[in-house]
Amino acid sequence: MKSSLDYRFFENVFDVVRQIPKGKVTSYGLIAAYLGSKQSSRMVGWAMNKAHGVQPMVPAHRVVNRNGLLTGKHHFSPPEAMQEALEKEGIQVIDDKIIDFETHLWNPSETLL
DNA sequence: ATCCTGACTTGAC
DNA sequence: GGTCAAGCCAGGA
Repeated sequence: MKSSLDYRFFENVFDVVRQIPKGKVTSYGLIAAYLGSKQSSRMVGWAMNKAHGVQPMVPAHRVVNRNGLLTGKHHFSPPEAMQEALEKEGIQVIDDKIIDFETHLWNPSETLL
């Protein structure tokens, strides 16, 4: 039986992502940095992969890479859903990239501390 | 136990 | 300023 402690990494990631305010976005690196290892940004994205079908639903569409590019949109179903969700929250997305990314950027290290 | 993969990031050329 | 390669942690085969 895998306890929460065994998946604390994923739970941490999910928890942070779920705390992302509507209309805001963040990057894998920031989440990873908040967890303690900015180098493990890959783990964050990988956790998102497992977040597919997890409840409560994880707003993975609010998580993009540090360039504000919707790198993970291809993992959505359909991929366009990610961009639509962002636009629905008031975020402009052109060519799979977020406009004014820094403006919508939400830093967990500064908000959650 | 070993090797490979993965929704990233940063540094170097 | 764009492209290539290396680093990183954790899980699956």
